[in-house]
Amino acid sequence: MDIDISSFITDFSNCCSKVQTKFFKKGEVITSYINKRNQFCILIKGKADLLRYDFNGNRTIVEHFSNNDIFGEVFYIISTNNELLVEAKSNCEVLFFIYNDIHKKCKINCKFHESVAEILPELILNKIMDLNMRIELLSKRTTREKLLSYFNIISSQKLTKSFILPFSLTDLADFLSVDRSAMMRELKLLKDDNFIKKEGNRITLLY
Amino acid sequence: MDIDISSFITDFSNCCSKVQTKFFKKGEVITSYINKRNQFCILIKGKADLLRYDFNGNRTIVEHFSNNDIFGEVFYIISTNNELLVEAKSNCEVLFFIYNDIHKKCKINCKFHESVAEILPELILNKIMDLNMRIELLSKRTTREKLLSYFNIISSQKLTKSFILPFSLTDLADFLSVDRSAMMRELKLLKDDNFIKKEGNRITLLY
DNA sequence: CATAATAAGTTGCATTTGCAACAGAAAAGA
DNA sequence: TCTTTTCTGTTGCAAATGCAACTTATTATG
Repeated sequence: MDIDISSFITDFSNCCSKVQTKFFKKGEVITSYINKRNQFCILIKGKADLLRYDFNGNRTIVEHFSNNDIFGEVFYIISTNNELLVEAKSNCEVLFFIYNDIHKKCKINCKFHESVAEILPELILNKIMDLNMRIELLSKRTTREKLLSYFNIISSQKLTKSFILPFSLTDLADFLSVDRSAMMRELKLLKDDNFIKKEGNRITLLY
Repeated sequence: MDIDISSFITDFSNCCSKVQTKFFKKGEVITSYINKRNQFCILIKGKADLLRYDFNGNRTIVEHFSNNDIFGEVFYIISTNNELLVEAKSNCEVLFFIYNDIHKKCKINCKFHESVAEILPELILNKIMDLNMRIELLSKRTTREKLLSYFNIISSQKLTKSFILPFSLTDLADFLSVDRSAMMRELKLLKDDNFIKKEGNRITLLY
């Protein structure tokens, strides 16, 4: 994605009134999915995670967001009884608006409709690709396969076989939906079997 | 989704030339994801599955499509080395077009741009909701949780606690990414623990 | 800088899951 | 209808995974 939204998104308070930008500090909750509000968010700057906690206390990192990623309640059916919340992993700048409004061009030709609404289709397509990648990972049968698939994705994104994980190992386990200690054990086995080299959070693929 | 696309989609060969409708018989391959062709499909009628076979011979039902569901290569990054293919589970009618073209309104005011292009945002939003539901299922840690989550979803969709599974049990296992015999065992345990009643492929929730 | 908090790394043990191999039931096809 | 194929249901055993508990690094924070 080559678009830098932040360069042309500054303040929409003069045009579409329901569009607003907010800032969050690391650790703060950006939004939680409770009611059906058709809320639509764009992460302009920073890193954030969509988290789910189940009754057993297990945390799942449902999605991991960075620049230009979109999220919000509008993407979720009522369904789930588990709490979903988006938490800032670093300082974040987030654009909020209501999805319903987006397609109706406002009378005044505002910046919002000129810029953001134009690129929405591309942002949405990217989101679908992310979700499909996520499904591919989660549908792998073993921890080993999940790890190797994930490493392959990172490797092909960064165009190198050696990279620092964008997650802590604790978070990676929650992202792959596996027990952390079991994952650590499997990482060691992958090292022993010469599939990977591992120095702290740097992984090098040996194949 | 209340829209019945089939009622106004018949033949686009007179307008946008690259838009076409095709028919498939049960068991036929509708498309396979190999090259990056920006192919975009709408399932007008029938049931179809997106399947992945890994090198161990495991089959995964990545997505399960019915009326108005969308799919195609445009939603996938190059990435995966596994073969992905969409197979008709019943006789199907499918609309094919290239996603790039969709936003450029053609000069002649064709039926395609009048109808399909208009409802695309809604179809896409539905797809994202489906994918999120899928991720929620797959990220459940145990077979029991996967089964119960799945049953809850079906139950709330059909507005009844008693329903016939839209999958064979074999397919359900491939959809939840678990071993079939292990799933059968867990189903029996759920029965023994009085969580469900099970008569063949009819499930009744007892809670 | 000292201290607290979080993350990495490890291990034994219990539980869950996958695998393989069946038999019987149901569905599809000739 | 008969035959073949697919699906359901079951089980023993091996392997993978989760859980709990702990130690050692590393990173925040006053």
